[in-house]
Amino acid sequence: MKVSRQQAAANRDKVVEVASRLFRKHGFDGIGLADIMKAAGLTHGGFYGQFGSKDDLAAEACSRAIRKSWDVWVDPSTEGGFEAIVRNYLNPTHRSDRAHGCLFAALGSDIVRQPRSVRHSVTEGFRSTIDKLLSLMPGRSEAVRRKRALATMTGLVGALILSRAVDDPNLSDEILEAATTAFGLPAEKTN
Amino acid sequence: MKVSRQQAAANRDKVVEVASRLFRKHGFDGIGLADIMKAAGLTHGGFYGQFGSKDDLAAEACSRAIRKSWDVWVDPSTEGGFEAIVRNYLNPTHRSDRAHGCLFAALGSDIVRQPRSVRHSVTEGFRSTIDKLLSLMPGRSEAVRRKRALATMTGLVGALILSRAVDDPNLSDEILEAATTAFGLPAEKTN
DNA sequence: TGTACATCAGTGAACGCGCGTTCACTGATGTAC
DNA sequence: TGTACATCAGTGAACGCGCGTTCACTGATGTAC
Repeated sequence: MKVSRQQAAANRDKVVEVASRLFRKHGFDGIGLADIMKAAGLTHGGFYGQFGSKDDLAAEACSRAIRKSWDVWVDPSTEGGFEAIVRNYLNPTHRSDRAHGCLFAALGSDIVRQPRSVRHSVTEGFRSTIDKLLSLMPGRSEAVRRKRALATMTGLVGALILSRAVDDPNLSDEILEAATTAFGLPAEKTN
Repeated sequence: MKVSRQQAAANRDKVVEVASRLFRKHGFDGIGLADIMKAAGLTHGGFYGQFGSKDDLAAEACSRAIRKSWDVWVDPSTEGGFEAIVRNYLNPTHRSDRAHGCLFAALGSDIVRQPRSVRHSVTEGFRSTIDKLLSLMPGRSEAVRRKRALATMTGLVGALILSRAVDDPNLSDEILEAATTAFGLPAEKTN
């Protein structure tokens, strides 16, 4: 049942992609290797031919999730810079689609308990996210823009996490609206 | 090995208290009932005499954690209102003490994956936290103060989560400082 | 107040399941000639 | 270009461990008289 190297590389990539979605949806402990491999169209026995451990996969999956999800909630073709970012992020669509959304919001409070490799990969992803956000930020000096990018990111992540945690849809909407307003944006009908 | 009703009630309470710490420290899936019971000075066999399931304990532990931790990072004797809250919350001490800190920051992104009972208990705790925060908030109308309380809470939680997630102490400090500044407070040496 | 007995909080062993990991095997790929 | 063989991606069964949950049992508590 050997497969071409090209196919093997594609399979490996598929596993990482699937894992990046399933980890965000179910949490690191909420999904098993067998289910991840099955979702990638493979059997779980072959996992250790491609990865060293579940943790190694998690580190790669986090890195990928951070890289790819940027394009989801910060559509590069959308004009509007800062305002567009906030509105795309603090959005019911993003709230209800953990699997494709921001990793920091999906797994944020779990990162600190993950092994070194995962924390490091997330940290590097955070750095590059801040760098990208910084470049879209208003502000005189780079230091100011960086500070604003950091504060923006923390505000966005906190609001999305809490809007998901809460079991009352009205309170959840209220959280998103309050956060949007706090960024200086009018509380438009964002739906 | 029966024990007086008073002692039994004290034991039960101890289990909830210990669980509220261990869940915050290790996550819902990162700590087992046997370890929780042992930390409370009991054996795990007796657990189901006092609780219906691990999830039931989690719901009670969350409720307790939210109720008690308010006093830790919002010392009622401290004057200064809003500023004191922000500084106490966005503090290296709070960052490094998950076990006694804010539950929303310790377990935030996991709440959405928990059973109904846990989510509900957390939601009620969030409501009462917002109500308390609201009363300490500057602002004309109650609606404005409530909106500000919500935005403050999301900003604080997001900043603390990310400052913990990141594996670089400098970046972690930078996050706390940027968030503090964003609340309109000068970036004092808070250590 | 004292005695006899039922209650029931807590003990410790066991069960069963899921999950990360290992392993012998398969058979198509890719290389050596 | 064709053939023979070594490689190795993927399969499927099995292992071992931890954990939530159950259960028969213990013996101090608390109640009935």
